[in-house]
Amino acid sequence: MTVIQGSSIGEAADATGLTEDALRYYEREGLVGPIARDAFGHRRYTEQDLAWIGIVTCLRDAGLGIADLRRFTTLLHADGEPTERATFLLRRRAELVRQRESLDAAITVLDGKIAYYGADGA
Amino acid sequence: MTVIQGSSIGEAADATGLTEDALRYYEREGLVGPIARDAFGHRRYTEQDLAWIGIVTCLRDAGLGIADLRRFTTLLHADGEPTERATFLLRRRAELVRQRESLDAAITVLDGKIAYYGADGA
DNA sequence: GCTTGACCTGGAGCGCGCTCCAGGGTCTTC
DNA sequence: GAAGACCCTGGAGCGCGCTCCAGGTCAAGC
Repeated sequence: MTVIQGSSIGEAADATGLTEDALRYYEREGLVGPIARDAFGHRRYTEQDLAWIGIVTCLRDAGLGIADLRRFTTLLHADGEPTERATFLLRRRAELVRQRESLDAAITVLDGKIAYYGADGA
Repeated sequence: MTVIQGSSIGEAADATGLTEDALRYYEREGLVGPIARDAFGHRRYTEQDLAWIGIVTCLRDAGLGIADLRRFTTLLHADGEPTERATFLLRRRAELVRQRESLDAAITVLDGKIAYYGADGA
């Protein structure tokens, strides 16, 4: 008996909240490692794949671009000088912190307007 | 004597950090009120215009889209039911807060990786 | 054996937010 | 009066991040 392992792309889409197209796109762009294929050439996602996709999705949601994530992926997958990796990680982190400051500023602006106009619409 | 008031588009660009093209685009899109013109049809930005552009820029940096900002602008400029305005403001605020949570999650992920690989690259 | 359904590939298309460009005008400086 | 700086308009172009589509393979169910 041949046990089929891992998830199909449809299942992976359900599990991650991404579309199948986005999953294929991420693979083409090198954001997720090459996904294993079954006898028919269909993708089979392992638990590890799904976990990694979760990380990628989290960083995407925070605004990191595709190029950054490709870099992130290749740097964390074995190659890449450790120093380069560390600088990269710290730089992105700093950017995210800056972004959070923008966000806080914007929230403050909205709060000002809300206070001015009255949150109850009065 | 005719005193020329306000800033030219070039000065406004310098002051706001936007490009002249972006300023014209924002006006076309209704994100900044119609800007006054001098005798030659050249734009003259008042201090109020610049202040408003500052607010718009702040919200743009936080990720609000052009359509949202147009809505924001028209809602805050006289018309617009107060209730509608309040809901709009509160809804956007909630979105920004959610966005900050994404950001925090992403920072945590990066921190995990940084801790794992060692921030010093060792 | 024919439909249905899940998947494949390669490539075109799209919405957003600008950015760039052609073609033209006015004012100042040499 | 020629050159250069600054501005105008309308419209095309662009990079990003998908999304959609055509055309095809394979497997299971009726």
